[in-house]
Amino acid sequence: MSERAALDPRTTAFYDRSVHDVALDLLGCVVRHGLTAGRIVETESYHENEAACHAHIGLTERTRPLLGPPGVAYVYRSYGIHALLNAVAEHDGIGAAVLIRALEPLAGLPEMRSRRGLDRLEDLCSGPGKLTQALGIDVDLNRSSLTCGPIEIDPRTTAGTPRQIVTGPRIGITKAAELPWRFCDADSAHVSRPLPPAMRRRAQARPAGVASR
DNA sequence: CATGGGATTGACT
DNA sequence: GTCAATCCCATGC
Repeated sequence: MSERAALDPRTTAFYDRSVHDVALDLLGCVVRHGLTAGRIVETESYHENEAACHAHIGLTERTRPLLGPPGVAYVYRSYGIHALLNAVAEHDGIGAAVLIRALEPLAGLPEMRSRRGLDRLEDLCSGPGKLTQALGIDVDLNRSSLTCGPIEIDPRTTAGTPRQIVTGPRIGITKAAELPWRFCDADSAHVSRPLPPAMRRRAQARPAGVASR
């Protein structure tokens, strides 16, 4: 049962791999910013070879961080309102990133509640725009290092490792919507959208591994 | 330089 | 279920 030692998300080597592997391995890891921290329970992967990825159009001022070295934050403004946090992955020169879509709040709950203006734990970080607001992450942190801070990502603990991971189509996109590149901790109450009931049943029925759809 | 479209959220019917 | 808010950036005239 010798399991290969997991890569550490505090090293660039962690991000210098297939964006899908990075998306899966980020589940259970802990994002920290200032006093706040949360456990990643939902991710999506984006790659320049498909149309939903910003880097699909090639190198522009906006996509420069995506095409740059791995282990860097790509933070952009969505719908003019929200900041969305991504971890840049794959080799320098390849545009790929993991969107952090939801966290289980762990630390700095008063700050999170104050920034969100909401009390319920499930309302604090259960969406890509919500979690950046809760953690105080804005677009000024675009291009900042994830291995040196100010945003840090800690390895998952044994207890924090998802028991069951469920995959499905990505949320809120119109292009390349058929690709099953959304990854969720099946047991978490903090995902951005509830998993389809049929999928939940199937996920629970399975002993281990990744359920599809 | 004008325009249109979002990797969303919260309020409302 | 529908819909507006609001800004960045890519595209096209």
